[in-house]
Amino acid sequence: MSPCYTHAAPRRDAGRAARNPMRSDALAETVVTRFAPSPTGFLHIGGARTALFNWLFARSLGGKMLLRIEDTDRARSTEPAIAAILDGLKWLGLDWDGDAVFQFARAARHRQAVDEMLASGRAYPCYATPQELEEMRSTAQAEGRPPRYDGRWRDRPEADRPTDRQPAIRLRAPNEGETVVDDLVQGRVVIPNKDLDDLVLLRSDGTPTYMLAVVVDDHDMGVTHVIRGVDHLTNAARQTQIYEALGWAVPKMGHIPLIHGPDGAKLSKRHGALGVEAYREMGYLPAALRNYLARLGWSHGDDEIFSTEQAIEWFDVADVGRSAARFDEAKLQNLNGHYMRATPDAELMTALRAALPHLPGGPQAQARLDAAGLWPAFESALPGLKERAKTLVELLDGARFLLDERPLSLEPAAEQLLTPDARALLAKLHGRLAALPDWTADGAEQEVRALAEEAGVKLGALAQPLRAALTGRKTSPGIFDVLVALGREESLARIEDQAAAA
RNA sequence: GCUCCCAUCGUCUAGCGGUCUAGGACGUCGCCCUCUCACGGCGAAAACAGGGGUUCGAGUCCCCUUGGGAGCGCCA
Repeated sequence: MSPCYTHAAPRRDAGRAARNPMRSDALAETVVTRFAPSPTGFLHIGGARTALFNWLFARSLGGKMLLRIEDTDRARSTEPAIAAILDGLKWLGLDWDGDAVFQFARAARHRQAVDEMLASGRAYPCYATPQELEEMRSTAQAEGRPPRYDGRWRDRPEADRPTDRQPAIRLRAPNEGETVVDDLVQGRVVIPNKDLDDLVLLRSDGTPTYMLAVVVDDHDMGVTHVIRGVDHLTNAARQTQIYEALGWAVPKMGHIPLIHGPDGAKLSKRHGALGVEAYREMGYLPAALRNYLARLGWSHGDDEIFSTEQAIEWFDVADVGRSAARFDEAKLQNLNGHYMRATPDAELMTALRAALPHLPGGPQAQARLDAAGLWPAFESALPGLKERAKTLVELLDGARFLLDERPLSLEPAAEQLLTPDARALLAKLHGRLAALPDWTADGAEQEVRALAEEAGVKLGALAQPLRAALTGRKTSPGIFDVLVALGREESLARIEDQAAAA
């Protein structure tokens, strides 16, 4: 361990040191990270980013990322939550090495570690009742002291131990000095030991606490790097004490900043603390979300859009910033738009089919597409559609003209386009288009332009009414592409629906 | 209350003592392109929280203030 760093410098050194070696020499023990969500809800967007960073870090160093489900809170852990988390990770494209470890199943091992500490005197039984603890807290609060356990059973002789109840087991934490966390992201963080009390390792019912379980599991799983949210920073100090009591090496730790809502406040359900599945439902592409999340708090110079491969190549925890970032959906949308446009049609089509069951109105759209055999039409319209959509939801919305059946209901704005003059023009256009030998965008364009010229109107004066007739809206992909996607018969029929009777 | 962390345009950020009259991206506002909407192109407005130091020189280092955040459970 380096003795004393300045604040800023060590982060980079730590990152560098961790970065290169592995490919070459022995210094390079394989990096093992882990993502350890507690299954009390869906995969939160912040958790997803934590998973991403762990994943990028491990992959960038040729290491492994493990998955551990922290299900020791039996009351709040649920099967659906576990499923949602695994599903969320898979959707985001984050895979893990080996099988997921379930923490609760390891309770016996956790107890065994406590026995060791009991035997070495690094832990002791505490018989304080919940009421006593509550009193301790309230009097401490009243006297303006931090609410902490006062250590009343720390040095009590065995003879004093009551026999009518089971004790909790507490760590005999050092009273003096300080505990140092050499954090990969936060730098050197020093916590005075007097502010850390004797935490509970084993509850009086014999079940292990989170603090204990995390240490034992990380150790047993061979975790070399713990990357998690800063909300665990104080825990890092407490856990360090447990590692020391157990005589184990402390893994490297990196505490990444939290994500805040758009208003700068803590992320909550009201503003953006959504599960990743919500982003799937909003029509975001996993690759875009990955890119966005990676860019939130981490940077590689001015690079904004990069592939996952590049992120893996570039990622370094040392480059993760220390301040919290706000979640900006407008930027995510823009980024997603980039990905939509950049995704080859066939691939986008696959992505859409996969997402359809999750999109609002998706199942119905799917049914209609299947029933009416409209998939080819959809594919034909896709290039024009994806250009205009920031999300798959918008893509689907843009394709509504394909799904809708005659007679079309017109939006008010479209209705306004269809003036008597316009309808008369449409009637003429109908005749011309009907006479077209081949139904192509170029052929249609020629006819439309020619008619506009003959009528002495600008192209828009004809194209817009045509759009209204064809799509029921005033905006759509290029109108000649729409004509092609709809096909001759349907197009002509829709035009006739709106044309002035001859 | 106590402990710890953070602080560059509205937002995400570049910046690791001189190249900063502070760069990029999103968003916003103009203009161009144009059959609409997008895309794209060009351009504009927009930031080093405040105050003290250190230094020949500070956005960059130190301290204080202010403002945010996190943690302080027999929850995880």
